[in-house]
Amino acid sequence: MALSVKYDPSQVEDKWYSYWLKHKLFHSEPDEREPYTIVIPPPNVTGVLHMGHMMNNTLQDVLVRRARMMGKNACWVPGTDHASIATEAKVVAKLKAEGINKSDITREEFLRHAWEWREKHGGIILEQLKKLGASCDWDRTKFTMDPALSKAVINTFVYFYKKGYIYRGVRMVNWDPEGLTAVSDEEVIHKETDSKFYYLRYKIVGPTRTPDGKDYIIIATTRPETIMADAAVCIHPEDTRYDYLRGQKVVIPLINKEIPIIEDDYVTMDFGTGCLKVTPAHDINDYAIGLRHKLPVLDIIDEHGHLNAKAQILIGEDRFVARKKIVKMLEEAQLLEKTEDYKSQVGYSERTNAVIEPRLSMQWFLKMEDLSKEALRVVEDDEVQLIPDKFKNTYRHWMENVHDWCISRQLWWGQQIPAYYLPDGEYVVEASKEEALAAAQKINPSLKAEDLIQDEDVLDTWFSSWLWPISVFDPDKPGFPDREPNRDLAYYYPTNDLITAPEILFFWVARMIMAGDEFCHKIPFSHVYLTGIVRDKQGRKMSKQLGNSPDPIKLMQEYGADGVRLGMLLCTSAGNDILFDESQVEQGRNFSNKIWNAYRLIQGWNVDGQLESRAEDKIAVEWFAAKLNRTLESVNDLFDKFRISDALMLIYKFFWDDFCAWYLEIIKPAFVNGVQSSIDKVTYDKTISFFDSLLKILHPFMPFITEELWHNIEERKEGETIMLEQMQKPQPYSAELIHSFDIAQQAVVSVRALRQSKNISPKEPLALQVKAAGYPQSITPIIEKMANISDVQVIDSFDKVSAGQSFMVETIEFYVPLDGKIDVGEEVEKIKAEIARYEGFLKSVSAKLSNDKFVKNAPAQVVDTERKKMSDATTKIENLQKRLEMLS
RNA sequence: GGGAGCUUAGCUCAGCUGGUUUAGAGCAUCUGCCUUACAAGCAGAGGGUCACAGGUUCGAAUCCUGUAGCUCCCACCA
Repeated sequence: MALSVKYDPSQVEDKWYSYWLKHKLFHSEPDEREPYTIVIPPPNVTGVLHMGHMMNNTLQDVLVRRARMMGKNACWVPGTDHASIATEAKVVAKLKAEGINKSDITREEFLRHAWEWREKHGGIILEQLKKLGASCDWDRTKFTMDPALSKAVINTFVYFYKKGYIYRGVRMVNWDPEGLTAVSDEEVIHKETDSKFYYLRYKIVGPTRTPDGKDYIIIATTRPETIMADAAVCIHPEDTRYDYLRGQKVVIPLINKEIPIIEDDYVTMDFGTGCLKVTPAHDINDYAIGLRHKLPVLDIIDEHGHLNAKAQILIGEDRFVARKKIVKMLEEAQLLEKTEDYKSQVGYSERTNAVIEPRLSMQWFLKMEDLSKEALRVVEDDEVQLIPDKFKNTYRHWMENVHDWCISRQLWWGQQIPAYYLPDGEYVVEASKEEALAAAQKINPSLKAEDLIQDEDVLDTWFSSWLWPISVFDPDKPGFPDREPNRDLAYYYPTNDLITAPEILFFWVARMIMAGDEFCHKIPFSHVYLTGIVRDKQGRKMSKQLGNSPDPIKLMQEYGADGVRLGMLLCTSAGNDILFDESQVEQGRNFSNKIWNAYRLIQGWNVDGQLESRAEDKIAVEWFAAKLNRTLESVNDLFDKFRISDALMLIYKFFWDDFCAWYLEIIKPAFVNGVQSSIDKVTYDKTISFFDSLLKILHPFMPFITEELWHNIEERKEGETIMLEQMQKPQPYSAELIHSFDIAQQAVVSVRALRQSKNISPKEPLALQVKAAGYPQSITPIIEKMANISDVQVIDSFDKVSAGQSFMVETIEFYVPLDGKIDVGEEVEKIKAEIARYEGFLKSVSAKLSNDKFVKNAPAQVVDTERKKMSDATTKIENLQKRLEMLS
């Protein structure tokens, strides 16, 4: 069968993916082997594959495929996250486009639409992962809102409630007026925003006047639209400038409401005017001051961010419109002293980008204090290893300053909080309505089911994702620390490695550790590999708005999934951002093609069983075997350190340079008089076995092309796959052998460079002389073949020759006679320059060695190396000088 | 404002507890080649005061201090 000149991924990829699926090769069941488990960071069910997913999932697939080939029972559990805010927003938008308002339909109707939407669009991202070659156990696909997983969430809530960790309280929360929900501190992004500082006049009640005789004080604010909710004006207790104000009252501009002057050292004296308006309902700090001073709380902004009736003026206006209008009103009333430009940090909602409004509302919280202690310890003690470990600092900082977790969200899409209100406002928390009724009846026996009203809110999405490594295996476990784990959980948990993004280290990773510790008494994974953010060439984050993210599916169509995987991996070091550029993917495609053509070369050979191996073939085989073992060893080491891209680069060079450029070029049968000669069977079989080893090493990175070629090199039975082949274990090898081959390579490169500089065709055979001292004679056939040398003469000393060129490899001297092809003057200059270079080097080395302190203080080994350097350099200089004499 | 990290070739990055020739790789560049596997290729070459300034040391890209620039995280200065 003739193979095409270029590798065509489209002919191969779908074929093998369906083959893997058909034979259930990704599926795992507990058995006697050691498990290797990864749970996918569940992408949003609404999501579409982007470059970040590509990166993240390629890494996971590499680890899983490699574990499988290392003899482990590998299981990669896929699934999606219900992503309450993001999904609800999409469904709301879709309904709106159909003319339906969320507020006009019931919760049940809305959820029906949402589920319908999920059925239709929910699987897209998982289907896209298949194109990438992801070897997930699709039979285990989970969704965070699967009934069983939702049950786990409810049980967890009930468990922590009964443990006393969950409480309900009025809190100042970050309110998203567009999403109409509270969001956690972590979902608020502070951005420097241009705003204005307004200096307002608050009239003093009574006869008191300022030292310069004015009847008003000046207060600076960025939010003039909230003055109607002011409860006091605050000065610092030690601020003598305002002594006259103590115990006085001032009047809120426009609405003429009297409020007291209070004193609190929260106020910074040298900021603004030193007078702070206190608005407990609309500022987190003011709320705290209000609590200290028992100030009334007046909430004048509604859930949409509009002023309500309590504001008295500008009722119904949006907060930003109101700001503009009130400034105008203040100006007209001559109550605006001045305006300054000001840059301040404003909080924005991560999901909707709306300006966050601090708002008092009733929310559910989970106490974090106790949970976070153990989660911090396991990371400190490296029971969970963060890769790279620089994230330990950030992690510690967060865990030491952890706030209680606001777990309620004012949405419908998600797990509804299992709190049931009694008519009198009391509530019970139970896993089901039946249990809730029973509990309620203990309080009031006359209650009926219809008297109970369930809390409207749902739980934060992370409140389900933090159970993920447990609930995908045993959804009955969360909430029941003492219950026996089921078979899957007992076998697969704890998982091994988690691959995720640093930005969700706290949202997700820390909390999974907490849940794992609480319910399984074991931490859920031992390594957390944190990937960087995929950015474009200019370093900008890839985003839909910028349109700078390539479509991964198109990329895979153009360059092949293997090519894209390689392109991503080549530039990935843990924790560093990835500057993505299509040229990297091109490199990946080119490499696929190289592998393809290497195979084309081998499979085109005629094998002759009678033929003896040539000398160079034998050396090449021995050398490559040694190099293979060394590579296997290094690759193992790099994987242990999670240096995936280094491992890949090593393999890349091993294949391209060592295998193709050297090994294959050496053993390649000659082409004589238009006829391809044959290869001996021993060398051929060895070559096939090397190629087989290479395919296996490459398979975790490039699953498709390696499967294709693995089926080409031998007839395979239906269901057989390279995926389940065992990775070779490195054997001891001769470093000496590799070293002498290295000398041959350097000699060859020198001769080739000489040809290039002297314009001598590679086809023209040359002679080569080498001095016996230090020359490993076994490499002669390699040099002859690869440098096109007619005859390597090993001699004791060079004759005086008229013209030729010499070079050294280490301290071994080589000489190429080049009668009439060389300019003696030029050669002399060259040698002189080289002598000068070595002399400079010698000088620096001898400076070191003549320094007593160095000889005394440096370790003996280092001194020895320096001595060796000196003697080598001296030898080289001597050799060069002799050459010089011969030439003159 | 606090904390962490980064700055090495045109680009992306290695360089682990200071000593392995006068700093490496891949890509890109340049030169010569369409040589019966591959021009998505082959052969060869060039390219760096290791951000800057001090210090410690026999010895610094590597350790310390400061400066500049960049990035990220945290934070309520109205």
